[in-house]
Amino acid sequence: MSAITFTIETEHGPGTARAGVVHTPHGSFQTPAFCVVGTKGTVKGIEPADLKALGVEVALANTYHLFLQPGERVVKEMGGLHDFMNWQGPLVTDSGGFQVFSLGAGFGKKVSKFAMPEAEVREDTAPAVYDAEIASVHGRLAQVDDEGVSFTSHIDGTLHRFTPERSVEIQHKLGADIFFAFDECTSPEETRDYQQEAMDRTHRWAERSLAAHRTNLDAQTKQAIFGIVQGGRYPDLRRESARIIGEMGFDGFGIGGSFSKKDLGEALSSAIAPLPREKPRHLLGIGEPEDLFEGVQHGIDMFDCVLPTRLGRTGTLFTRGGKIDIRKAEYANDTHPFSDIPAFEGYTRGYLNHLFRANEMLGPLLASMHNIYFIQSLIHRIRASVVSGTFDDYRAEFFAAYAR
RNA sequence: GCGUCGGUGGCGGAGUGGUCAAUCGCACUUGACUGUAAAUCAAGCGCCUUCGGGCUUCGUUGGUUCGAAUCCAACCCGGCGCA
Repeated sequence: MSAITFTIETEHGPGTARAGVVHTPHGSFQTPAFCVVGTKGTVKGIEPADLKALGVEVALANTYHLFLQPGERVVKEMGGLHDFMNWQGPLVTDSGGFQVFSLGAGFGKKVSKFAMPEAEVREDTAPAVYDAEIASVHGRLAQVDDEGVSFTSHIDGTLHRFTPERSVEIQHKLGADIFFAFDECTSPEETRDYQQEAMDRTHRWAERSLAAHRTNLDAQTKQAIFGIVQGGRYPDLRRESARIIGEMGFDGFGIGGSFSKKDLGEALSSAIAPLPREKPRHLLGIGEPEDLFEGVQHGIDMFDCVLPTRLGRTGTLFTRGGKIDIRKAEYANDTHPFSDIPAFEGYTRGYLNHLFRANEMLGPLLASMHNIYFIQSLIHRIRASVVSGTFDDYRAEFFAAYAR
């Protein structure tokens, strides 16, 4: 029924750390897994072969970005996203829901009353609900209504519209092994009333996404669909969201939203408890080392995060002692190797410092690779500790050295 | 030697009587980055500060003026042209 299978290898009880394997049409990956992010069909600066060498098993790309450029039709004609980006391993696509948040939706209560009747909701070319005046006043590119989201392209300003059905259609064309239902990601700043409203909307969108997926039998044999749990920082809403999404028959689940650090643990336990144990859980967009431990502890199976590449590209390296900014003057004459990657043995911190200061492209690339390797090694060790029952010990050992 | 143009904060380079401690870029310092509008962005960058402000700066010295980086004179230094 599902295009993927999830095998749990180790699990000590509900809502606790577990280890397993996800099998997809493009190979399998071990869980807990860290998906490296390649938003536009490329992990910025890194070749797929290098990703493999760094320990990457699964990558995540973005529907919103690929829809805008080059367009899902091009990707499909080029053989689907795997062939297009020359990555033959497991692939995940995010639905574009997060862009609704990051491009500035959430102020759209005002526009929800302008919601279009379903019959009039057209494809991306019919952004009928979009109110450019409101958007420009708020400096925002996207507006939510009950049917979907209207937005202007950040690339060329053209107007588009996503609905759950449209997002699924695009993701079918992209062809990732796992894709997410279209959701609304809210800001933790929003009121409880709005969190509830957005959550209810996300649930309706989840039903519609699932229904749209069920109409495409071919896609169902090749792609799995994950539903997304929302609810902001309110444990009762999280539980309700997880219960409702959990009963819908998705192949797995994403836990979405943007929460403050201190809410993470509670949000996770509320969101995970009601979910069916046998299906994988993906914590969306999370990736600091402390968050990986926190997620795994509560039973998260998958993560994705831009942090290794973004931080690497901008000069911050993960190290056993914590993060360091390699551009700082103090590293200019540092003869220590900057990375544990065996193939990088001859590269010193001083050299990397120079590459960044001189604005040489090799700097961001080496740093990105290092950070990917660091996080992949970390998640592999975490997994090993779960399997051997020494998770708590490993966590303590890690943070004895790592400064948060 | 004569003529001419020019000497501004680490560098480049604005500014040609008050709104100038002096636009801007670079360099430098610090900070941020969690489903990537990010190889990006923000702040600082003469000295002191009880953060109100105070003090010393625009080659040097002297002058004009209520007031000068801006006008005048001499000198020092540099480019170019002519000898």
